Amino acid sequence: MSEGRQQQGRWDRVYGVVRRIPEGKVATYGQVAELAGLGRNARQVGYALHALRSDRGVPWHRVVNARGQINLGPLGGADVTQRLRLEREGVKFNARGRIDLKAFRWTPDSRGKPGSRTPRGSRTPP
DNA sequence: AAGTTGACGGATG
DNA sequence: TCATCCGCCAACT
Repeated sequence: MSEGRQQQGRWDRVYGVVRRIPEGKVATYGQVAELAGLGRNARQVGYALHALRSDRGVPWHRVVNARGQINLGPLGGADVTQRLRLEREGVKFNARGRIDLKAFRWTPDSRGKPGSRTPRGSRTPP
């Protein structure tokens, strides 16, 4: 398998990563972008999810911004749907509507261990 | 074909 | 904590 590019768009890769997010966990756009191989282009991730327009089996509701907050506009009530789904999966929201990423941030490394998370500021060395 | 946009991240003020 | 600016890159018009 050499060429893995689907003409559907590179976003399909994003969907694949989002699909890996387990229940009760959330991932940030930047995280998904990195896992999808988009680098730090988190914008494309958000745009990709928006392009979904429907679930398509992709738990887009498990993707939140780096602040652990939902960014969707109140229109359409998509943001409410997202929060409802997350709460249903066990994700707790702060009084301000924020998620404690410290406890709910998903790590593909199966690091579901509280207290141990990747320290921020450490970029990928060349 | 070219320009604009955008479910963002991160740094700075 | 919040507000504002810049940057990245593909999709969209």
